Amino acid sequence: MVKKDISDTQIIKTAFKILSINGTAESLSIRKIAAELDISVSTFYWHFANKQALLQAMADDVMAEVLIEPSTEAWDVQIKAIFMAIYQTYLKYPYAAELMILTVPATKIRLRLINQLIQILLDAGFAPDKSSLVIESIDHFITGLFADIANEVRLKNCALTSQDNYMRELVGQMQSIAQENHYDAFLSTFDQHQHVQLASEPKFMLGLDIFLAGLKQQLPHHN
Amino acid sequence: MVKKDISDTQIIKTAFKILSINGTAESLSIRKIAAELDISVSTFYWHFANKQALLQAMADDVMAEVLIEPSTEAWDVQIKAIFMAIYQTYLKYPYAAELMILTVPATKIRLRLINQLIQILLDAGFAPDKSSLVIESIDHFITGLFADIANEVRLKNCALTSQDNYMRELVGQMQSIAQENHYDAFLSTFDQHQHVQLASEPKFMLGLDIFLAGLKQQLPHHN
DNA sequence: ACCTGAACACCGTTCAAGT
DNA sequence: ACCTGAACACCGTTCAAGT
Repeated sequence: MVKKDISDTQIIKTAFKILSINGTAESLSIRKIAAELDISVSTFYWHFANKQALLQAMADDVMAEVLIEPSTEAWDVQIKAIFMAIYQTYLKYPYAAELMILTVPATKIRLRLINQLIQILLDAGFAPDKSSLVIESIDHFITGLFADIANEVRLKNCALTSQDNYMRELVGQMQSIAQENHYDAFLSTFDQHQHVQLASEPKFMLGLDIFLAGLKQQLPHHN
Repeated sequence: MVKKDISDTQIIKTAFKILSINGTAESLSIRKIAAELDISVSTFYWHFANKQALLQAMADDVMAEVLIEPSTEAWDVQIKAIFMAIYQTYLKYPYAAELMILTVPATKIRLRLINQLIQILLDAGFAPDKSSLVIESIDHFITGLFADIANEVRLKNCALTSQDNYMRELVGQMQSIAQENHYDAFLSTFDQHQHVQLASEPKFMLGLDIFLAGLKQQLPHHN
């Protein structure tokens, strides 16, 4: 009927709001956004081509927050700093990793970041193909890590729906199966795995450090 | 009405069939399985508690195919061999990685595998907490890699629906944005990235080797 | 023990129609 | 240029009822 002056930004903002409430990206729906903004579902489609387009815009917004200062440090220090900045942003927005998995880096902001990372490795003397493979590898690692964390957070937080109760039972099952079969190596790490959940920073740092150490070692042989 | 003698195994088999046709896990629905088997949707729920339970069973079936022989080799050779076996299985079933992301390793088969990996690191002299973190890291890496590959395969294969056309456009956008902004480092790796797609084995091996090299280096300082 | 139909509460997307 | 209602073609899950 009347113009409601809904902007793209408003839709994105509402989407983030919904996402931050129940954590996981699958809980975000166009219909919920429409209800929250008190607009018709079809109005959404005037502002965005489809749901994917919205996710792209959201992913871009998240990555825009990653701050990177130019640096003259060694290549591995630079790489580490950038991924730590990405890590910090992912920590702030628990759904960020999921958003990256669901989207494609087809925006200026995200491509600049990738370009920057590859450039650092090129400057360090790595071959082009190797450089991009390495960046992809770290990206896979960090995305996988956060997908895992997001999953675990989902398991802990919501014991509400029957679905999530089922998932909680599964975690209980893990322990009892491990005990029955004497999977002692697994059990020795299980308890702590249950408690140090949110201290994921050492987890991330460790993996990143190991990878960079291995990479450093490879350099003299390949340029 | 009449008994149709539908077994759990039959449902799983049909689910795999549907999954292998259109690749991605989101295309799998209980309603499609029911239609294919010519049973009522509600019949499914007599055989499985819910969709998650089906996915758990499927994930377990996939991992059951990972063959691991006992070995007396060095720890890093053993670890590599196991992850290569996992890699081979994931290659065979393109939806396997997605299945692992969506499920929890709450079964005898999957827990045994994790236990085995941790045990190898414990025997090598790593501390329990570090051992499990390392295994998780590699797991994140491999899962992330395959999620990425699955995504790319999806982009290439299906140019059918409007959704996928939109995604294809995005890939085109990546290139033009990179060109406009002179993201040369990115561009230098883009072309080859487009062609050597399915040769992901070197990609995987490289990442794994780098990680293991870094890990090896850390050992003397930490036990 | 095994299967069904009908219903409930959701989705994303399209499109002719309104102002 | 911006918004709507109604429809289409999907989902997962439940439950009383059938054999």
